[in-house]
Amino acid sequence: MEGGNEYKKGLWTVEEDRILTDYIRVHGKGKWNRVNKVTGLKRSGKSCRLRWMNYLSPSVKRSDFSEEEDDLIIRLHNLIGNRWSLIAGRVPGRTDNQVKNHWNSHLSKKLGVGSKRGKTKTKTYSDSKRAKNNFCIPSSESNSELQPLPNSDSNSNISGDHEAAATIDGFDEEMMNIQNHIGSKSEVGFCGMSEATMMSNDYSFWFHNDDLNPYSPYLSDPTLDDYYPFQFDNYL
DNA sequence: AATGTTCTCAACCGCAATCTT
DNA sequence: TAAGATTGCGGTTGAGAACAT
Repeated sequence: MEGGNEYKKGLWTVEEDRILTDYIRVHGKGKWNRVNKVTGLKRSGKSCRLRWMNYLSPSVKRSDFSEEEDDLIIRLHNLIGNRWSLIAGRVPGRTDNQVKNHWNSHLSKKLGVGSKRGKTKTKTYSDSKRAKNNFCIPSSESNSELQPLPNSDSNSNISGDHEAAATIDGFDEEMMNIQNHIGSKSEVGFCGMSEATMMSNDYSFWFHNDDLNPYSPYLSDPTLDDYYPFQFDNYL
């Protein structure tokens, strides 16, 4: 039970981060609502989970987004829209929140998609703000927990070679080609997925990196590539 | 230098799905 | 099976740094 005003809100301090990190080191992830009971931390379980998942976890990449990442996000967004968690699952080391923020503050403008919150201004964000205010900066930039997408997986046709992938400019045309190609499969929807599957939470189709996929173990379950290896990842 | 504006990002909120008892 | 607890998601907000005047 998470009562109303017994929990602190707002930015996390270095000390709070340390407490949460220590807790997870001992007890592991999950059971977020136990954190405040065990540690006395005045944060809700929800807040603890968010802090860990989006910031403290060593698998979270803190560096600026690369051109390749931008490209990947744009393609995925074209495919599936604002499914930030799904998109993040395809961008190693990035969280749904990061992807969402990056899209809203950079990519949507880059693509000329209207933003409801003002005009473009290029700025590289640093941790200076947090440092200045004694809020936490991750102790490590390490991504040691990260594993690359299994591009070399023989079952997968994911192309790590972006040269082989579609260009952004040609995306629409190529999407038409895909849809024309699979259109003859009248019983299936986009990318060979049934409407039911697309609208369901069976996300196993979308992931390869099991570390980033809380829903399904790709090693044992079929992936999208197993069904339509050429129709999806060639365009990522 | 002071003040106002813009922008980015972390964090919150509400809701739905899933899990546990 | 039902009800409560927990988790996860996408939309949104607000603090404060960066920039403009």
